[in-house]
Amino acid sequence: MTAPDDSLPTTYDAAATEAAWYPRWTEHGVFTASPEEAATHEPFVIVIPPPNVTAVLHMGHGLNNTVQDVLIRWRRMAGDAALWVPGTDHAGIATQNVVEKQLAAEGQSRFDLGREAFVERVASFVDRTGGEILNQLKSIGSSADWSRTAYTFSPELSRAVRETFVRLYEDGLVYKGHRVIHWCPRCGTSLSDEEAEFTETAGKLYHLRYPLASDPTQGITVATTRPETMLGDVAVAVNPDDERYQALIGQEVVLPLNGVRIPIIGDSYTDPAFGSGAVKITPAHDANDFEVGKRHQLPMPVVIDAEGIVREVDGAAGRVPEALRGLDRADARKAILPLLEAAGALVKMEPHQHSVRHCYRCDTVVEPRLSDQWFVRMQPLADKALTALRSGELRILPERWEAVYVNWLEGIRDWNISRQIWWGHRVPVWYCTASCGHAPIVSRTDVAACPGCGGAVRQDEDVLDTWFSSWLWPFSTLGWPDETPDLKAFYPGDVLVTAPEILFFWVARMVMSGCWFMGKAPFHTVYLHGTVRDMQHRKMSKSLGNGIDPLDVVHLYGADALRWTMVAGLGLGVDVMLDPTDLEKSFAPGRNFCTKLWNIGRFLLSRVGTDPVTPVSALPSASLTAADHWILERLDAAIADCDAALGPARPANGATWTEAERSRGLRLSEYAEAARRFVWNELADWYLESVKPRLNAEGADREVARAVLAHAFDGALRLLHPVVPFITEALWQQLPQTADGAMLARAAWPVARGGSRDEAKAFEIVRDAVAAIRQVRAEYNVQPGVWVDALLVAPDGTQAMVIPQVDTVGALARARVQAASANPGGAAAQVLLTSGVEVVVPLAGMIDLAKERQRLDGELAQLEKQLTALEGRLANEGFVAKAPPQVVEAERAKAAEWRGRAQQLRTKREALGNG
RNA sequence: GGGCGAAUAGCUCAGUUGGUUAGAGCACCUGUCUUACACACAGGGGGUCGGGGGUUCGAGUCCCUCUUCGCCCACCA
Repeated sequence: MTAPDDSLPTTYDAAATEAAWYPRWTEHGVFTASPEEAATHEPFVIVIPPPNVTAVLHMGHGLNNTVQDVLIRWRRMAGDAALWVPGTDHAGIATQNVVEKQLAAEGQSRFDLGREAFVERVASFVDRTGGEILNQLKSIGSSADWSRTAYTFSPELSRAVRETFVRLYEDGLVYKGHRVIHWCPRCGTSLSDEEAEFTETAGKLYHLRYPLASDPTQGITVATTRPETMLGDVAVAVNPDDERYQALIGQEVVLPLNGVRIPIIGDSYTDPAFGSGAVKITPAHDANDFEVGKRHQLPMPVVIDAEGIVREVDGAAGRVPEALRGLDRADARKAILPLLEAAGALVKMEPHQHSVRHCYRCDTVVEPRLSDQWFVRMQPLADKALTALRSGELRILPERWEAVYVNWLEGIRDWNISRQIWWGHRVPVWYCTASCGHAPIVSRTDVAACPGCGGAVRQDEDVLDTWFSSWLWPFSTLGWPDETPDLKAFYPGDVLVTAPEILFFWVARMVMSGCWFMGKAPFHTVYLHGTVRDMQHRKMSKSLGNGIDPLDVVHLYGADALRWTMVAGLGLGVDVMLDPTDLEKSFAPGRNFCTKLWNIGRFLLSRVGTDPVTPVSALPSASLTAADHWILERLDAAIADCDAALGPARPANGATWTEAERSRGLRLSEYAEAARRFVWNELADWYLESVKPRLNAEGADREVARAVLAHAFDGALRLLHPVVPFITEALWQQLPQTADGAMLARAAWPVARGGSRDEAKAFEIVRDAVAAIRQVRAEYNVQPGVWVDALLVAPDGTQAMVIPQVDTVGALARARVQAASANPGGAAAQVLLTSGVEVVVPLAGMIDLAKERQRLDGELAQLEKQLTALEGRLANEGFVAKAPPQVVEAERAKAAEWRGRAQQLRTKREALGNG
C-alpha cells in the first residue's frame, strides 16, 4: 500500500498542465481522423467557422470554439470518427482594409502600388502574421485536426470557388446585372444586402417645392431625406389614384438650381400618405427610384461618384451647379440647403427617424449606386434550403431561429457577389479586347487568348465576395470538386456551431451550396449560441472597449477555468454575461470548480494509492455497502443525465429528425451541471466522507472501497473531460488502472452499468438522517465541539434501524447516529423523514422544550395545511372523475401517508406537553 | 410596416403532452480555519410565476387582451 501524498502538487498548476498535455495529445494523433477510421466508426464532423485570417482571439471565438470542442471531444470519446476541420478565411474587405491602413500610415494608397504589388503585399502580410488565431485556439484546448488546416484563399479552395462560379453560370444562376446596388465609398466596393446593415438614425425630412414649367407660381412639393440627390432627379412621381395630383400627371416641373425640366409621372410606388404624397425620382442613387425609372424609361444621370463626391459623372451634364462640384456628399447636403432656400425651394424641414444602411466593415454610410455587378439568382438555391429544413434533414437550435431562417429564404433576393477590391478570388471571366464580338468567356482555367479571334483578353477586374468562398467550406475543405476519400467519408457533416449574426451571411448559404452541389445539406444541426456580453448586457466589442482577452483568463486561471465558466453558463441560445472589469469575479465559477476538482482528485488519489484495484464488475454485489451501491447508482444517473443533456448526436434514423428528437440535446449547461453535481455534491460531499474510515482499516472492505472510489472518479473524469480537458487528463493519468500511453482524450465515454436501486436507497436514508441531524444542530445552536447521539426509528415505530456506515457519515455532521433498542428518555428533537424513518436526537441539557414544541407545531401546521389541500382535491368529484386514474391513485396514497405522519407528529407533540 | 420570441427568487436561467409543497447556479444572511479543499464546509432567508380576463376538477404551463423588453426582415421617399 502506498499513499504518495506528494504525487500531485498541492495547488493546481494550470499553465504547467496545459503546456504538458496539449503537445502530448497532438504527438499521439489524438485529434486526427481519417477516412479509414470513418469506415469502421460513425463519422462526426464539425467544420470551424473560419475566423478572419488577421483576427485576434476574442471572447466570441472563445465561446464558439469551446462549444465545438466540447462536442467533438464528447463524440471522440463516444467512439465516433470525430473530425473537427479548422481553418481561416481570407476575409476580402476586412483584410484589404487592414493593409490599406498600413499603407496609409506610410502615406500611400493601394493605387500607388498597383494591383499586383498590393495583392503581393497582402499575401505576405497574411503569411507573416495570419493564422495566429489558430495558435490561440490551441491554447484554449481546441482539439481540431490541425493537419487539415484550410484557408479560403488557398490554391485548392480557390479551385473550388472557380468551379462553383462556372457551374452556377452554366446552370444559369450567375449573371451580370445593371442596377442600383449598395456601395461603400470608403471601401470603394459594392456590398451585398447583408453587408449593408441598417442603423436607426435621427435625420431630417426636407420638403422641396418644384415649380411647374407651365406656371411657376404653381408647384409640387416632394419630401426627401437626401436633398443633395435632387440634382439627379428625372421625375416627380405621384400615385395615379391620388386626386390631389391626378391633373398634374404629364406636366413638367423645373428643378431648382439647375433648371432641368422633368416630368410628373403616375406610379403606384408612391404612397399618398407619406410626406407630401409626391416623390422625387433619382434612378441612379436609389434602388426604388431605379425601378421606377426603368418602368418609365427615364434617363439615369449620375451625380455622385464612386468616392461619394458630387459632380457630373455620367449623363449629368449641366446638372451640378459650380458651387457644389467636388464636394463630399455630406458637405454637399450642408451646402445645398442655403441654395435651395435662396431659390425659394425649401418649404420646410422636420425631424425624421429612419434606418440608414452602413458598411458592415467600416460603418460608412452606404451610397446606392448604379453599376454592373455579378449576381447569383438565389431562388432555386433557397428552395432547396427550405426543403432541407422542412423535411427534417436540417434543424436549428434554438428552434425559434427556424422561423427566421424560413422568413429570410422565402423573401430571398439575388446575391451581389462582385466586389471592387483587389484581395480575393478574381471573377473567372475574360473579355476579348479586340472587338471580335466574342461573348465573355467564363472559364475554370485561366484564358490567354480570345477563342474567337485569338486576340488578347483581359480578365474581369472584380473579385468575389468573401462569403462566396466560405459558403463552400463544408465540402471545399474536404477536397471538392474532386471525389476524394475525405469527401466520401466526411460529407455531410453533423453540427455547425456559430452565432446568430451570420445565419444569413454564412449558414443559410452553406445549406444552399451543400444542397445544390452535393445534394445534401452540409450538417443536420445548426447550433446557434448566445453572445458574450458585459454586465450592462452590451455586446463585447473592440470599439466599446468592454472586451475580455481569453488569453488573459488562460494565464490567470487556466483554459479549463475559462471553458468551465462559459459552458456552465451556456443555456440553449442564452447570452453569456461576463464583467470585463472584474475577471476574478467573472471566472470564479471555473476557477473554483477546477480547484475543487483538483482537491478531490488529490485527496482521493492519495487514499486510493497506486496499487492496482479490482474492476468494479468483478466485485461480488454482497461485498458492496449501501454507500457503494448508492454512488454507483448516482454515477449511472449522472451518465444518463449527461447523455440526455448532450442529446442525440445525429438523427436516430440517420437521415431526418423526427418531431420528438428535433428539439433535444445540446444543453451544455445542463450537461456540465449534471457532471458537477456528481463529482462534487455526491462523490465528494457524501461518498468520499462516508468511505474515509474504511480506507483507514486494512482488509477486504478497504479494497472494495478503493475499487469503487477509483471507478466512480474515473467515471466523473470521463464525463467532465470535454469541458475541462486538461485537469481531467492530468488527474486521470494518476488513477491506478490507467495503462501506459492511454489518454483520457481517447478513453471511452462511460456507459451506465445498471445497479441495484434498492440497495442504494438505504444510503439515501442515511443522507436524509444526517441532513436532519444537521438541521437540528443548527436550530438548537449545538456547538461544533459537542457531539450528539441519534436514533433512527423505523416507520412501525418499534424497531430501530441499523444502517452500516452511518457512524461515519454522522461524523461529518459531528454527530453519531446509533442504533438503539430502547427509548433514551429525556428531551429529544425528533424529525420525520419522507421515507417514514424518524430521527431522534436526544439533546439532554441542551434542548429548549418550548422551542421544540414550537418547531413541532410548525411542522404539524405545515403538514396539515398540505393535507387539507390534498383532501380537498380528493373530495372534488370532478377531479376523481376526470383526472387520470394513476394520478388519483397517487394522490390517495400520498394522503394516507401524510395522515399517518400527521398522527405520528401529534403523538410526539402531546408527549412534550404544554410547558 | 411585416414576422418571431421573451417576461418565474436580488442576478442569469430551468420548469418536458396542464396534475405532489415552483427548482438550480450565483449573490445574500448565520455559523465553522472539522487532518483534501475558507477558491471550502454546514445551516438559512427570499418568488401572489409582468397586469387583467377566460377555458378546466385543476393553469407558471392552454386561449384572449394590455404593458414592457429583445431579435430578424423590409422598396421608412
